[in-house]
Parts: sequence; structure tokens; C-alpha cells
Amino acid sequence: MAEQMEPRAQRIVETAVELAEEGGFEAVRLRDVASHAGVALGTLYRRFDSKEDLLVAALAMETRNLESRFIQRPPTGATRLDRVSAYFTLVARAMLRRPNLARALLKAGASGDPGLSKKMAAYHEHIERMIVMSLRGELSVEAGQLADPMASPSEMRVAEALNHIWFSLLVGWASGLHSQPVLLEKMGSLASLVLQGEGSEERGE
Amino acid sequence: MAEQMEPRAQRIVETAVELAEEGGFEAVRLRDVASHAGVALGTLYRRFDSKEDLLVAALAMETRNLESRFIQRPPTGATRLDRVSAYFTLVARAMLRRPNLARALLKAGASGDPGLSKKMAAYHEHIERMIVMSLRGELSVEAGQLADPMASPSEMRVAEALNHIWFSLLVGWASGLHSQPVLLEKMGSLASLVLQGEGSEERGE
DNA sequence: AAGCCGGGTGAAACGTGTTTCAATACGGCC
DNA sequence: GGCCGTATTGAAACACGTTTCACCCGGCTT
Repeated sequence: MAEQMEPRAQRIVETAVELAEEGGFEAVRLRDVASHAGVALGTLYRRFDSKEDLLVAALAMETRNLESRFIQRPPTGATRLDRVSAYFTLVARAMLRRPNLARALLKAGASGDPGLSKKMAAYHEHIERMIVMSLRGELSVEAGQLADPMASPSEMRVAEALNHIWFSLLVGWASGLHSQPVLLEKMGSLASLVLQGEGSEERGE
Repeated sequence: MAEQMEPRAQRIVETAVELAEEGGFEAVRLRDVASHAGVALGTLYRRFDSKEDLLVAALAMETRNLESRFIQRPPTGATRLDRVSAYFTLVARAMLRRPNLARALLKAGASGDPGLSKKMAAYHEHIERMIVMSLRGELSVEAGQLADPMASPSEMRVAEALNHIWFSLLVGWASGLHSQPVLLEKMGSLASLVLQGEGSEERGE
């Protein structure tokens, strides 16, 4: 994920992000992206398989930005719940700054295109890494990038649960099901539930 | 959700389901849906705002079918985890029977169209009801329909968490991120985590 | 220097979701 | 039976993602 993109591709993705910021998914008209980026439509299609592919590349770029902000100021707090909540608040704030972009990227990521599964898997891995490090309250950085935290199975399970809950809540937020404050409130409540579960064993009734 | 649809709309939805079964989202060409259903394209658009709207109506129909199967044979098991796992296995089996349809409905539901938020909220309510009843191991039926289980805040929170995890896992499955057995395995593991959390309080470290 | 080649270009074409419109059919009311 | 408002129809038009193609350009080989 950290590899630099070829400059032409880079510019195409940046153009797509600009258009998405202004008008969301539909405003990213590939003819416009190509002309604003100064390339032909065919060139865009040489680099990206589809509109969704392009926007998922933008998602990867934004995720890198989020990670570098995360490294600069990792979420702090006394408890795991505090730190995890701080992390999600950070992400929510970044999204609220450009809601149209966020919705567009989410729509592309949730499109279910099989060709994007590897890229989406990478995205989820990055998110889960940040969650694990928020849980721990310490970073594993290496060459300026987040390194594999070598999470225990228990940590991974919690991070996976939080990641899924967050993703589903985001999809709900994107479609207007709930506002951003409600989103964070629900996330806090559900994170608390998940964190309570770690360590103990489910017993019968 | 239980109200009968006007026969014409019903037939349109059924046609869409048939096409989606065969070829997924892209195979649901609205011109084909209209002609197979014996109506003009304009009539289809009088009833449904968009392709996504049509497929979300199909999702609602399939959810009603799922509910009636749920009422016939509610998931059994000794523990809450057993019953909840049985519930998700039931749903997964229903989806596996027609994977193209499942993917198409999922894609429509995850499209983030603001006009669909009410219908998606209704869908999630139905799912959460079934989860609550699986947790309890008893049904609240009324006039052949599932009635409001009047869940406690604690039950609602667990159901919400499980619902979000399930939805996000489904999106991953739809895009080929993981197979159906892995899906169920992950769901079991994460459900166990969530169920462990209920009742206790998250403490600091 | 000449020729080849892989990418880039511009433009047209295609498919499908969505909109529009004039003409028509239908159902209730006088 | 005639009339009216509303739904339906059929067909065309539009927008945009995607594909195709003929042509061009720049670098590399020989």
C-alpha cells in the first residue's frame, strides 16, 4: 500500500478525489476526471479497471493519509475503550470534513466488485492495525509506516469485530440512516460491549 | 412491511428476482424486467424510483420469506450462542441457494442511496428482531407476523452489534473476500465475543 | 538512420439506467 | 353513452460507464 503510484495515476486519483469532494460519487464523471487530469479516457482505463477501482485507489490514498495522522497523534486515553473511541472520533472527524468524498469511497468499497476484493482486504487490514494499536495504546512503526503489530488472536478478534461494526455503521451513515453524532454514540456503546467480552468465555445459560 | 403489494408491482419484483438469480445485479436490466413482467418501462419507474429501489423491494420480499421460515422452524440450541449461530447458518443457507440474488440485493442495500434509508432501516429492524428472538429462544408472533419483541436495551445492543458484524461480513462475502464457510466461522467467533460482553461492565486497565 | 513497439490520444460507438412525451386505454361519474 | 382525470404505453432521447479503433509519438534495437 505504501508504494508510490506512477505520477500519471497519482494525478488521476487526485482529480477523482477533488470531484468526489464536490459532488460525491455521481460527480466523478470519468470523462471529466480524464480531461481535468490531462489524460485521455483510454489512459485512465489503462490504469484503472472501473470507476469503483479508481475510487478504491483513492480510498487507499486517503487511508495512507489517515495512517500518517494516526502516527503523528495516536489516540490517547486511560482505558482501551477511551482510546478506541478516540480513534473512531478521529476517523469520523476526517470524514465529516469531506462527507461527499467519504460517501463516494464507501459506495465504491461496498460495491461488491470481486475484482476489488484484494484491495478491500488491504484496506481492512490497515484499519484493523490501527484499532489494535489503539487498544494497546502504543504504536508499531517501522520506516515511517505502521508495521505489523503481530496481534494476538484475542486482539485480532476484537479488532475484527470493531472493524465490522464500524464499517456497517458507516454504510448506514452514508445513506442517511443516522447522523454523525449518533454514529459515534452507537460505536461507543457497541465498542464497550465488545471490549467487555474479551477474556471471558461464553457460558451456557 | 407486511402489506401486500399491488399485483403489478409484485410481478415486477418477482421478475427482478428471477433475473437476479440467474445473472446477478447486472443481469437485472430494467428493460428486460419490464418486458418480462409485461409492463412498459415507464410503469416500472412509476412504482420504483431506481434499480436499487426495485432490488431493495425484492430484499424486503425475501426478508418476509425468511421471517416466515424463521417462524416455522425457529433456531434451537442450548445456549444463546448456539441459537444465534443456528440463525446465521439458516440465513447463510438461504443465501447460498441463490448467491447471485444475494449479491445483487446486498449491493442495492449497500449502495448508500439516501432515498432508501427508510427501507433499509426497516430491513435492519427485521433482522434485529429475529436475532433478539434467537437470543431468547422464544418467538413473539402476532397475526402470523413477528411482533415487536420489546427488547431490553441490553438485548438491543447485542442484536445491533451482531447485525452490524453480520452485514459487514456479508459485504465481504459478496465481493469474494471470504467463502461461505469462513463467513460462518468468523460470525461464530465474533458472536461468541459479543455475547461474552453482555452483562459485565468494561473496566479500566 | 530506419523500423518496431508499447503506450497515449481523440473520437466514435455501445449498453443500460433514467427521463420525457405524445398518444392511448381505463374507470368512475354525470 | 359521453366525459374527464389518471395510469399505461411505446418510443425516442439523454447521460455516463465502458469498449474499440485508427492514428501518433517517443524511445529502443539493430
